Amino acid sequence: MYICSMYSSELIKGTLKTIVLNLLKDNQKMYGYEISQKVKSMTDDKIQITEGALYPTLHALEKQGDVITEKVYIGKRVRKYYTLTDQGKVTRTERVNEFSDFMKTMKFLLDLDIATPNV
Amino acid sequence: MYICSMYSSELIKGTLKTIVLNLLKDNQKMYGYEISQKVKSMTDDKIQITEGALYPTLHALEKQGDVITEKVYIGKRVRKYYTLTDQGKVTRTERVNEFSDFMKTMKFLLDLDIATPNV
DNA sequence: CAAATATACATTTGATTCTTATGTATTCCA
DNA sequence: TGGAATACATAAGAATCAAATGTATATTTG
Repeated sequence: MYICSMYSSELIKGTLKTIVLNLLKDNQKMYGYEISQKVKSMTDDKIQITEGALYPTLHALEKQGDVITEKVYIGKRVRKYYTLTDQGKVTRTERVNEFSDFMKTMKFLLDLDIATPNV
Repeated sequence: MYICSMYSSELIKGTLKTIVLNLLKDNQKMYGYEISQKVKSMTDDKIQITEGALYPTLHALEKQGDVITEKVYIGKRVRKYYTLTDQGKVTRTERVNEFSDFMKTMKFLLDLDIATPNV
């Protein structure tokens, strides 16, 4: 699987955990490959998560207690399902809010906003 | 100068060049310290660019031909002014458009958008 | 007027996060 | 039956940033 994003890779940096956490909130239980395909289809191939980025991210989320895993065998092939913990739900909200706020700041900084009237 | 951003540092990654290029477009000619202060004040201290990030970024922009520099002495103290080249203006537009598009994609991905009616 | 703070440049080290590449194995389909 | 898709994983290297450190001048304030 050879993957590359249409965006300068730098932009994606720092948003991967947020994306994963948010998908897990909406879909309750997902496995790695499913997450990568979901992001790809939802963004019209604009964001394509590499495996080298995704799996370490998932492992990190598990290590820090934001997700728990469950192995399921489909025939002889294993799938590792990820589910948000209560802590993960909190982290998700924090991350999404932070990103949302960051976008507002950047919009202003890059003149992408129409001036809002004061008072 | 001790600096830290209120955002997870990862989020800023990849946006620094865009921010600098855009400021130079609006202000024509700026020096490093001025840029860091401008970003700080424009974002209500939310984004504070560290020197260890800013100066290498400015040097990189110069190396790749997006800015030219000019040294000015204020008394005995030197200031290095940065100005966008024609190429830098193109780069700025590309970067800002790319970021703008990325924000739209992320907004959709993070459910920050109200569903738009089809047709 | 001395000390602290602000101005102004710069580099080095280390952390983090990603891409690229590689590895293993199963399943499906043409 | 052989390539593509599914499904996991890790290692090496690149890029970008924060933190720390260094040098020096100018201004402010007690």
